[in-house]
Amino acid sequence: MGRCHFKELSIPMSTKHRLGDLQFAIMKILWEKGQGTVNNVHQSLLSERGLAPTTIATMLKKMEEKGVVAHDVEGRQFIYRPIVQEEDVTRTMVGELVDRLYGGDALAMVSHLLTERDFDEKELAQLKDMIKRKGGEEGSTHVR
Amino acid sequence: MGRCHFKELSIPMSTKHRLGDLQFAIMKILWEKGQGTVNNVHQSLLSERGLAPTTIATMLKKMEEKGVVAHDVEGRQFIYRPIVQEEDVTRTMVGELVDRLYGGDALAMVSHLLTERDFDEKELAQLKDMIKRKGGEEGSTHVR
DNA sequence: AACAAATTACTACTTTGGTAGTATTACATG
DNA sequence: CATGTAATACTACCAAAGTAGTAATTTGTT
Repeated sequence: MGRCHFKELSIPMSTKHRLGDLQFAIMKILWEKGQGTVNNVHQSLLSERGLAPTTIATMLKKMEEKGVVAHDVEGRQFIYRPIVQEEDVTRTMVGELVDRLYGGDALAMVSHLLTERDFDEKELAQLKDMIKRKGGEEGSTHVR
Repeated sequence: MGRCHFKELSIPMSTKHRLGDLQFAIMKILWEKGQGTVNNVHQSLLSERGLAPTTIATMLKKMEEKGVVAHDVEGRQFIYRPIVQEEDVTRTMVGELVDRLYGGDALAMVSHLLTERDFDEKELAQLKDMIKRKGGEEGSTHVR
């Protein structure tokens, strides 16, 4: 039905994976549902944020300019969908924080988490399990 | 002594613990050296960033308004010193990311780190050790 | 055809972080 | 005591994120 309106502006890749707070909240909804109209997003965020619908519309427009979402037209409304992947955004944002805070030392970040947040025994066991699993298949999987 | 405990307030508890990239870089120098003049900071950052001295001065001024640094006057120059603690800033920034990305689930963050970054055998062993130490009593050491 | 409701477009303003030129002040030294 | 210089103060941008009012448009319904 709708025609695709994806804009092809040359925007650096790195910027696309750095999202503000509201932008990230909007993306979470789009990732979860696969797509959504301004109204869908607005309704989903209304309880937590109480923003005007036009705020969401404006934000989505800016996000499209930035290249993180695109939209199709269906009838009179825009159906927005995510362009960037959740994993990419997550990886970038975590990576940047690790770089900034610990000079890229991910182990230091884990150590921080371990001492700063309180994990219970069950979680600790889960963690041990993860590490054990990781130990076996060292460097094998995960090609990007 | 009770550690600061305002966890999840909808309104950010302290904007003082959220720093931009340059601000954090400046703070790192002040934390490391204990204090510093505009010139000290400028020199320390010159190689990586190549900024004008006035840029550093302006930033430091803004940071003082924000309450993250303070200064004493010595002769004709300002000696800046950190007001906020590195651990507080780190904890806040990590905490906010964990909240945003994983809804506060620190274990999920660790899991991400574990699968996304490649730890070698030695690091995995270190990790196992940390977890083992954590299992017994609380308040153990933060290994870096 | 006309109107009401829904939806997007346009515009505008605020804050924060970043960057730096120019003006001013004060000090050290000749 | 004049003056060059080193330091801060002041001012002025820019960009990105956030917020939202108002205008314009589309469309479904009488």
